[in-house]
Amino acid sequence: MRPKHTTLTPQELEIMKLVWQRESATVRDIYEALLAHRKIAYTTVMTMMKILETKGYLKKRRQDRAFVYRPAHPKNQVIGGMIREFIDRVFNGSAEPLLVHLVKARRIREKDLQKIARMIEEAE
Amino acid sequence: MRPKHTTLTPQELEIMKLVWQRESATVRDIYEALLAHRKIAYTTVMTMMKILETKGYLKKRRQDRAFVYRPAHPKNQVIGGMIREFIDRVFNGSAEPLLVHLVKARRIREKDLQKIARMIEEAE
DNA sequence: CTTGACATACGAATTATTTAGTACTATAAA
DNA sequence: TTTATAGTACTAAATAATTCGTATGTCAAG
Repeated sequence: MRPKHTTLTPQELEIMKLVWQRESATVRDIYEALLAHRKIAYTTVMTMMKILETKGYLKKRRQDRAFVYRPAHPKNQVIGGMIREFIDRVFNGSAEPLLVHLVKARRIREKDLQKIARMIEEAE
Repeated sequence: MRPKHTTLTPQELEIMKLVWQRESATVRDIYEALLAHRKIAYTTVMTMMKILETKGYLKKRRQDRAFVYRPAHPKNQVIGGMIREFIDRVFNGSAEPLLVHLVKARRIREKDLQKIARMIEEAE
């Protein structure tokens, strides 16, 4: 069976976004980036990154004294999993209602929709 | 300021879906519906529905001995809030990347995209 | 009237998530 | 060599989410 597909919690995601941006990062890098937005302790970040490692989202390598972390999976893949989980949970697995919602609520304009439709056409 | 926009937790959502389906429901109604899928205690359902009431998602009225619950807000509105929260959290607020993802991952086919594009055109 | 069925109220245990403190180690500067 | 610094390991507290037990009340059947 599949590894139970744990999806990223909000704080985990926040950190993963920063690591993906950087391609690789130390605890200190992420700590400083987070600190720019809110009060947080260094060890908190360390704990989270350790959790992300045990969950299989990050890989670490020691470099000098500190660990350097890298994403274990590409962003697209992980985000894709989160979208799938959301659609399962909220729409019982079908994506159309989500799309309809996006458009009706003007979160996406008709123009963009067609732009993407064209994009797909051309890609095929 | 706005009421802090608490979004529905997974279990809360599961219950709300059932209430929306029914338009109104007792704890027993929901308990039985949930029980069909998994083991759960009557009082667990009661607690959850009480929470949903204090959070403002359900309204209750006593009818005979039991409470009858009704949705306090239409499904579309609440689901809309969840979508917004998801897009904020995962895509920093912009919906386009989500759409692109849906299409690239074939969660939505080009045909449906255009169907919806037409739908919008006609509606305007 | 007593009892069983069914409801709510209240309290609390369990698990998941988030946060951070303290102890210890190694390097580099003084 | 002593000491300050920057790192990890380990532990645990705080909060949020989920679950359910026990006490209690009310109604209806016997």
